[in-house]
Amino acid sequence: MPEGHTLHRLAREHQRLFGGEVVHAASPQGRFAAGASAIDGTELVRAEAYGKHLFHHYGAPGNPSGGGPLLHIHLGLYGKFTTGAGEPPEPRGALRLRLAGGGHWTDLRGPTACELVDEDAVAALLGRLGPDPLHARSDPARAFQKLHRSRTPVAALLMDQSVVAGIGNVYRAELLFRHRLDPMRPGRSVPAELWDAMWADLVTLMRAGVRSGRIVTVREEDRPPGKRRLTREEAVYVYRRTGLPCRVCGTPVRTAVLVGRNLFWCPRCQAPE
DNA sequence: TCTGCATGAAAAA
DNA sequence: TTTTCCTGCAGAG
Repeated sequence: MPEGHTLHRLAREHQRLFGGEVVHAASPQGRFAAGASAIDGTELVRAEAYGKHLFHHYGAPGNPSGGGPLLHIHLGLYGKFTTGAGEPPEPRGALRLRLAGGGHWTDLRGPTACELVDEDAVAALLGRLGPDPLHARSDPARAFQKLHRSRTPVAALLMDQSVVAGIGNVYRAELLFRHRLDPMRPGRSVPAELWDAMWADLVTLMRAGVRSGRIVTVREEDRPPGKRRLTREEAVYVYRRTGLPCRVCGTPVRTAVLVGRNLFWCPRCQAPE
């Protein structure tokens, strides 16, 4: 679930449900007990996301300038928020953090990071991130500078959060397919015009992901006719479709491990030049 | 019921 | 390059 669109969607949801509310915070599991205790009784001033990182700015009740605890969350591979209205269910299992306020609650389980940080740590963290397609002021040229200087395969560079922040394994594979790009092509061989087109495409795809809460990359013309709700498999071109026919040319989709992650591509549509 | 895998990334080696 | 974190789910049995 968690690529950049998921975190931006969560930031919006948390802002909408808890922004301006005094929250009750607890860590039933105990692993974030001190942090939850610091947050408990403060007001959520702002929730925001950068790449795959989520931040909550808290402050004293009624003080819109914040200055209170700063919460940093990274979901990693398994992390998940479950949200609801009214009375929250009895805490079960490993519940890292429960927030409640304004008639809503949200539970966080299995995150890689759930910690209180200071402004310096946030600045350092953000300094390591490349431009985020979901931020309006992000500069794709910054990412291109990195691509342009590297012999590393473009498929590896796209997963590097210091090149582009927020891309994960699904968007990576799908973006390469949509631009008919050989995953092993060196970053430096990607022309500027192609990168501009890929960036624009990413912005569109990820914004749609924020709205819908899922990743859909298959164009209308490549979808099964007369079908409304796409299954997960039908929503993508190549991701996890190993051995299945390419939606465009019918060639079986291939898979290989690249920098520790499964990569999926069509050997014909994305053939080396 | 059991097993392996997964949309991530840091740390260890 | 491998291990670790530590959860949920699909598919096998």
